[in-house]
Amino acid sequence: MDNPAILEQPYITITNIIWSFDRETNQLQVLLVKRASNPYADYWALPETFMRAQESADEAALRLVKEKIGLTLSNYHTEQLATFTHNDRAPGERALSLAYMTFLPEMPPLKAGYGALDAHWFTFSATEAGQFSLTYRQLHFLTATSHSQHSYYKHFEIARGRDYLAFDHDWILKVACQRIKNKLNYQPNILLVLGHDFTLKEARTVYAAFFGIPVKAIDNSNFKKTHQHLFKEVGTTTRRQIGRPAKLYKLAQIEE
Amino acid sequence: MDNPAILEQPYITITNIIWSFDRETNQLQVLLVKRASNPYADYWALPETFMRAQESADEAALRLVKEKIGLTLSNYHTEQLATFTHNDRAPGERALSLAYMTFLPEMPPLKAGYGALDAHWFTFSATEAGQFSLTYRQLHFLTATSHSQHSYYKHFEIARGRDYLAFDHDWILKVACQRIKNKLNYQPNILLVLGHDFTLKEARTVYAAFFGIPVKAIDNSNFKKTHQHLFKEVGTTTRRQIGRPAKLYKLAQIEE
DNA sequence: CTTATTAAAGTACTAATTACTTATATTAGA
DNA sequence: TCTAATATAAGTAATTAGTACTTTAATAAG
Repeated sequence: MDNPAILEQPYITITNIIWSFDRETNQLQVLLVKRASNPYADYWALPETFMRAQESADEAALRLVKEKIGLTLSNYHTEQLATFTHNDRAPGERALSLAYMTFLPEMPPLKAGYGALDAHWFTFSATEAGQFSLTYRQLHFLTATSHSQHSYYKHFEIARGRDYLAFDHDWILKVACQRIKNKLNYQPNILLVLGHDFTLKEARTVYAAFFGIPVKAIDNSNFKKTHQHLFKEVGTTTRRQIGRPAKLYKLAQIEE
Repeated sequence: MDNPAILEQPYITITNIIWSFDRETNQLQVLLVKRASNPYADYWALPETFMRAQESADEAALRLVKEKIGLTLSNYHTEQLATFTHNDRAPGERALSLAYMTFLPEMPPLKAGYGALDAHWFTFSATEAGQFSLTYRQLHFLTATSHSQHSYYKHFEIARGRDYLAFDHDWILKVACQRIKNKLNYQPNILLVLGHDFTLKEARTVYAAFFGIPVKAIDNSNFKKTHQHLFKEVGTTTRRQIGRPAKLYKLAQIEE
């Protein structure tokens, strides 16, 4: 094998797209951190870390999750997305990025962690054309002016196409979207953001988010017929709410 | 970002699964090299190289192709497969492997290249269960014994499950098979081994190889109906052969 | 007990897939 | 040149899967 002196050994970065689901708003969430240092200081970015000597990339990706949300979670699923290697993807340095995705079964509070000024869940929404946006709502309570006793939402919007995200992270997210959409009909691991089991409506909500259409646009009965082979009935929801209780399903995991 | 001293910077290896198609035997081919040095000296392996400072991984993968087959080819397609990072995948050292696949439109003669004692095209065949084997036929002409003026085939067979391939290359190949099979119904780039255009029968031959079934088991008429949206008619074959001439198709490339 | 609500279950229609048959374009040989 | 053999295109009927829509069932609230 050719073994040239490797003059500039690149940084090996693990980038993890951490997905979750907000059960109050029924919206998909992506974890972003505000970078503390250069390059791209103050930019929102996907969580990243350097790989350590004794760990595999998968372990490093999980370490990122633990760092941001603590060790309380036991139930998560991580899979590899792709590796990004273009030599101009980081300014002034050579950095490979091994990108992963983690699907969290809940939406825990966040810690900024090392190298980050801030960390937040951003609401993910896609358009029918395959574009997406990430929005972070910060609630502000005003004091005694015209908006007194009201609240308003301050929106930070990160749209693909503008370079609001650090590095090539908008591109990485686009690849992630495409991968998830492609797998929706044979291995919809994204549904793990719903936890161990889920109702068909919850599943349709996630699907609709990626197609950029309202949940209503996916018929429940037909969705069941076409996706039943992917799901396994595990009971009925015990949530006390108006209307007939929904059945619960889990993923009938397909081996890769 | 946390930046611990990276004590043991791992080797960054590019591994390329180079596919082609033998038009004489109508069989899929995979390029393997016999390793010259440790680890795994004398073992058959997928072609590998170290990434260089100024190139991206994609470029390194293409460099491997050029090294094995020369610069004569202009028409090839390379895509990323996955990255393999387990810390025990190479004995006594830490080596990441960024795995790629290249689909060559012909089956050119090979050069061993740096670090290799030998290089050969191995015939790929899969079973219905998803297993596969790689076989290399070396033609021997005997001299004046009982087999005089006859030839026989000496088979070197590399079966998955036995560790005949270096490193985790049998596993990498298994991942490759699965990926190709998954994409067969929406982005069958593997058909690029057939060149710019191909007949439906040739396409069915490639599909059949991955399903481990005979070509006859795939009905031409039905195959056309179900895959027509992936292909674009580009004319009729000019090859002089018995029977009605087949139409030629090319891939109607779907953007990823 | 009734109504509103939610989701499951069913139904009729349409599109896609499958198994099979027929038609067509070519070469080889009488 | 005519016929047989061959290879592939093209067509057909039956089945299966997918879609739009309707009905039934289970629950909470009043």
